[in-house]
Amino acid sequence: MEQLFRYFSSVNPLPKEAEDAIAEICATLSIKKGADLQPIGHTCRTIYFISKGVARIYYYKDGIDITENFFFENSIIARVESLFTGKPSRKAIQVLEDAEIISINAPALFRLYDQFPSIERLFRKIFEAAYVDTVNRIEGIQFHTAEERYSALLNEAPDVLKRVPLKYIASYLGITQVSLSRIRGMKNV
Amino acid sequence: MEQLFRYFSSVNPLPKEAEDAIAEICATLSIKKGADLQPIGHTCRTIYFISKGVARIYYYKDGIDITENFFFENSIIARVESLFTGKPSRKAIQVLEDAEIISINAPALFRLYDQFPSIERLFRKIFEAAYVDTVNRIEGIQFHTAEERYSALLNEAPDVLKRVPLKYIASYLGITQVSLSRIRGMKNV
DNA sequence: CTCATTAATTATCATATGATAAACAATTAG
DNA sequence: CTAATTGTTTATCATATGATAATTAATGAG
Repeated sequence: MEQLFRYFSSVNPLPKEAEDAIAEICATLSIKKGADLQPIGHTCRTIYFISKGVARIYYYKDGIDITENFFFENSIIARVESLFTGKPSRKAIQVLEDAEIISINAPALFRLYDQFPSIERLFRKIFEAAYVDTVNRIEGIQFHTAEERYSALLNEAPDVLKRVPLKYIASYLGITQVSLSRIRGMKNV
Repeated sequence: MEQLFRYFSSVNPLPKEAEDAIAEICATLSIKKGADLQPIGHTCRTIYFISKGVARIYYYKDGIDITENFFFENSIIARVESLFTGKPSRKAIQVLEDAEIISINAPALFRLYDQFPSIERLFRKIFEAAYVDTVNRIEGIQFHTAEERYSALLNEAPDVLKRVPLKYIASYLGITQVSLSRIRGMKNV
């Protein structure tokens, strides 16, 4: 829990009362490798913080498992396309290593926005940063070859390669697992 | 200017004083077709609202003009990857038809956030919605063929096809202009 | 209105990636 | 520890899209 508030402080410091109010709407969870945090099809009403472990957001496209994104320690995960629209999510969050997660009740959090502008500001900044990452990612996807995207991931997020099975990385990069394997093979010649 | 506040009301209603405060940091601009709103390389300190016209965000990748996104009447444009990070933007905003634009001084706006939580909330919601659009777009880019992306655009945003030159649409779809032309040709057989 | 410029199309060829199948490696359950 | 399952690699073939060049169409300046 201190870890969560350390992270929050780094984004936007909160007065003590705001932290206490948040603490009341949080719960800590221990999740086993491979488990889903929430099923596909329900509206997202929880924001998660990863204290320990790795997770991914994924969904099915034509029956095929697609990874939208990976998340590591000290980051916030939410299926924003559901959280911010109130529509059911077609996506799920899966834990890829045994993990310690803090869940934050989103409707309760949004009510706290009225009471504590500093909390609203905190989450505004968190999601603005996530938005920027997403905008930058489109550029990466759209105008690089699969090999360039793999190399970029290797440079910018070697952790992903170390901690995540390749089959999940392939769809994240927008290619098939077989293509990813071929690309890796070429680099080792 | 009423148009701007009508738009704001639809997202998050503001008290009169908040509207007045915003009005003071806005300016209206008439921009000629083809002109850039701001040069590449400067940090983005302005948020724009389109009262009339069409605009696009674009940048150069290896010397080639790439369109990141299109914007029509009653929408907010900003180069968020610069606005939210304070880094110089590699992107520019260009007007594609003679346009009426309202510019909002962003640093001044951010100062108003302290004074008017309703303004902070308004822009939080605006950018949350834009974030959701961007997340959804990644899905579209990553797992559809060029032809599917073209068809989707044709269905979901026929205005783009009517009002924007194809050469800009091609890079938005992540393909060359020649490929786009080929795809269009196939559909007409 | 005419000419020059820019945009769009069409054609040809090269190539990266997908689809499928099979082999090999690693992990997990019992 | 073993067997079964899951993950990864390799190989072959098909195809969508890129690159380039040439042609046609549309736009805009004078």
